[in-house]
Amino acid sequence: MPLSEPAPMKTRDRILQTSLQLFNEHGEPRITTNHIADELDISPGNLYYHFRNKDDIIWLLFEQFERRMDAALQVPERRAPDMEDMWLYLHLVFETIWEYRFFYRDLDNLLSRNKKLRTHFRRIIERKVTTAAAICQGLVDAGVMNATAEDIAALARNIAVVATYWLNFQRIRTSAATVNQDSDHLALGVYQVLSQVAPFLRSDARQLLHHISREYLT
Amino acid sequence: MPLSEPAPMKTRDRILQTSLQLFNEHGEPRITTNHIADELDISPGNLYYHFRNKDDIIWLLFEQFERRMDAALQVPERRAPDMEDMWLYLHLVFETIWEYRFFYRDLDNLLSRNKKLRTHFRRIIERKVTTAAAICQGLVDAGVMNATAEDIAALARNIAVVATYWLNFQRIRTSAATVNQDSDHLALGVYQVLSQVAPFLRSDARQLLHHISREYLT
DNA sequence: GTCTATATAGGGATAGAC
DNA sequence: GTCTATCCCTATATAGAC
Repeated sequence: MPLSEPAPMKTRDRILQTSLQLFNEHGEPRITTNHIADELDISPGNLYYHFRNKDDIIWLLFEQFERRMDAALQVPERRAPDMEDMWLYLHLVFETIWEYRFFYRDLDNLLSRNKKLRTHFRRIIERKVTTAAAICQGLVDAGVMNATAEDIAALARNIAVVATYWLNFQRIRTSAATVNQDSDHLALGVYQVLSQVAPFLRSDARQLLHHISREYLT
Repeated sequence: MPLSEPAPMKTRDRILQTSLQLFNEHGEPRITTNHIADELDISPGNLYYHFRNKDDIIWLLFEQFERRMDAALQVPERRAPDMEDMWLYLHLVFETIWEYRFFYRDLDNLLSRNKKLRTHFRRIIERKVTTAAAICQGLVDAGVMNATAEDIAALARNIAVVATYWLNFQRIRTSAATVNQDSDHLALGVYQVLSQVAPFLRSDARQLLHHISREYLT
């Protein structure tokens, strides 16, 4: 294989890539297998040579997403994270959601017609909640945060809700055109999540967070 | 018309009622006009005598929902609400969402195929945000709450996100069977929203909120 | 107002040639 | 691996009789 040209992408991978792009842009329910084939200038028959059915494509995209999200939710273990760690960490989570945002747009539909998807997605949600709780507990142990166990439990659930649905929320509020300026929306989501944590922080940590927000927002 | 028997419901109203019930239970995309007609033991043709199309049914249900939600979002003007007011107020919002929950399950789908729906729903969301901000500002003015304008802005957005998506979130987490114990889920949603406000409250108001939560949860 | 019958359209998926 | 042709099914919606 000549090194001068990059190897052309295999059809199977092109189908996955294009499906993801179309799903994200228009929503999965409105993209048919024919649309995908059209966009790629291949025949529907060819598409079905590579994939059993539409759900098969969706499942493979989900596996990509799951690997990415599992990696993103990896907690840095060595030490209690500082505010900047938290910001970057959350931003990674939001980026992952953004890249596979079509799952979030039609969650109910997708999960109710595919049991395996449902089980796996639920695991991701639970992991969001427990990871958020673990980080908060770490901050408490490090003396940076002041919260009871009950506070942390409720806070972790709310963090997960906002992290999960922020992009949907913004999508409703802003016109479709505006939504496509990615980075702003992600940063604002990170800000929203961290502003839930802020009131529990010790004064100096809260100041630092305030400072970081100003830096990263616009 | 004899008073001894209640007037039988008009077919048109029965269609609306049954549609709402089926949409809520199974999700709007999976309920066809034929399903609705079947459930009512009428013919599809009859259904189309009463409604131009499926979107027409959905729009009329939305109008009901909008009236209910507009009423629920009415702020009690006379005085700064106490914690129990807040609890009951929020519970009313959650009850309204619960009764028309199918809209929330497939929001993206519904809003992107119907512009009028999109405009009106967006108005409701904006109203949620501004109402939440107004109430918080009222609490600050009354000396019950301690928060900057920036705090309130972020808090109001987060309140709206949790109020909007809490039921969806719980639906993913718990098995379908569990979800149908209405009241628990609503109360927990109210709790989640108010726990966002709690850390900004003066100590005595926070205690009161804590107390009320214990009373209403389970 | 209600029914039966049917038109229309589109999406998912397969068969078989190349 | 890829294409063409086609089948099947389901959903929306209408026509016309009663």
